Amino acid sequence: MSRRPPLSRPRILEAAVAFADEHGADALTMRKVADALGFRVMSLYNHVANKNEMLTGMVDLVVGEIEPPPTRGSWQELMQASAASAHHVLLRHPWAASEWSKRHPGPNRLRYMDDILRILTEADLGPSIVYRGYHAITMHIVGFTLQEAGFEGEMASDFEQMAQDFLDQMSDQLPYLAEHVRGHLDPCGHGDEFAFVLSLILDGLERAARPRG
Amino acid sequence: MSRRPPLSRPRILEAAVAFADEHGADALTMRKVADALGFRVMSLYNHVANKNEMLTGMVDLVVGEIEPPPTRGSWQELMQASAASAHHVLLRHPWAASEWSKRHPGPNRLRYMDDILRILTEADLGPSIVYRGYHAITMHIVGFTLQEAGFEGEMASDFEQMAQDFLDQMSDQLPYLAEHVRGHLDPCGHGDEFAFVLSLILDGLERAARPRG
DNA sequence: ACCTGAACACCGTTCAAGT
DNA sequence: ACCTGAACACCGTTCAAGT
Repeated sequence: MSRRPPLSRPRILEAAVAFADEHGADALTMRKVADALGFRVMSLYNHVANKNEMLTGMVDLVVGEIEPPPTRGSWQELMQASAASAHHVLLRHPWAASEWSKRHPGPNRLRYMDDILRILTEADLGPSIVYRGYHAITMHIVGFTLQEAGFEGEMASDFEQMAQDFLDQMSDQLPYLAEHVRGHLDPCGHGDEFAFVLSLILDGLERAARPRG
Repeated sequence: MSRRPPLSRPRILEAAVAFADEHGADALTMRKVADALGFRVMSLYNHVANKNEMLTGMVDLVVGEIEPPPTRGSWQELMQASAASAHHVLLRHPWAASEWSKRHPGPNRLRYMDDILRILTEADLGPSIVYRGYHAITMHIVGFTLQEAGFEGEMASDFEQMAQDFLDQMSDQLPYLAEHVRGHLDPCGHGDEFAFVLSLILDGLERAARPRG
């Protein structure tokens, strides 16, 4: 707990990410970040333009944690591996999926985008499938994690209680939803849903590019 | 422009949605909503618990605009129609996709969830595919629109300029990304990407449920 | 060059007072 | 029952002053 190593942009972003990880993005405040570092608010502005730019930097820092894709394997394997790493990173930083789509890409994200596009291009799927596939895949990675994070953030411990109340009151009016909620309460899981849905997309792209694959 | 019809919860939510549509969710303020209605801030609190609860109500109001699924057609057709309506609604309210995943479902959203699950259940895909398919589909609808909204919000008019600058500076370091950006600049579009990716998911679900379909 | 105190315009929300 | 003024604790950010 050594207080006051010197202030710097990386140290600020690091502390801000840690704070958001623990307390959520809504609670993130310039003053709180400064407190966590042992400085006063205004000191931050010597290294960061403003809160918005700080958040952009935070997202790019998080993107930097994603493992680069492996060098060997089928294009689906490369993509699954890269997506799994991105998924893990975004689950570690539950606020980041929501910010991802709101901000300009920084250097790490540009690098990441290029990696994904390289895999697709070298898979020889044709320019149109590469173009659309890229959007489908990034949408899945961010969108799916966003849904998971929102789900866990909101509910977590009291989900079971809420679900029970819902089942008691609404089962007859919304029977299909009731059945789905029972699925969520089922302790034996449904396997890796993230990878499952991604495989639907990847297989679909492969089939669209090479109908007689 | 008749000022001051009486205040009420629906009128507040309506005004708040209109304000967020025009100025974005970040600019939304209790004081601004009150101003737009011709009242003072504190009057709002007689009809809404607080800003958070107001936002939850706003999302549910928007979900209420989604058309119920048609009554006839293949399950894929029903799903495509329902998803297209949801997509249009979320594009009309670009802030809503981002809030969707952060808030508890209200009555309209519970109804909507039940509709989606009914389509899947009656398609006879089996409980496991229904469960996972539901998550895949809602993830697509919200996630894809979120990406579109973020894209248009951030850039819009100056996107072409930014893209040109990027191409001039970075083409050699990030060649695959550069090619993708050229695709975005291409005036002849790439068709309905939203429906294309959804069809990948729907076909994949069908195939997973009935391998010899 | 980096840190900071004081100040400004703005938040969401509470409470007590009006009608 | 519904509206509101004053007040509180908190924001992000500017500016001028310190070292």
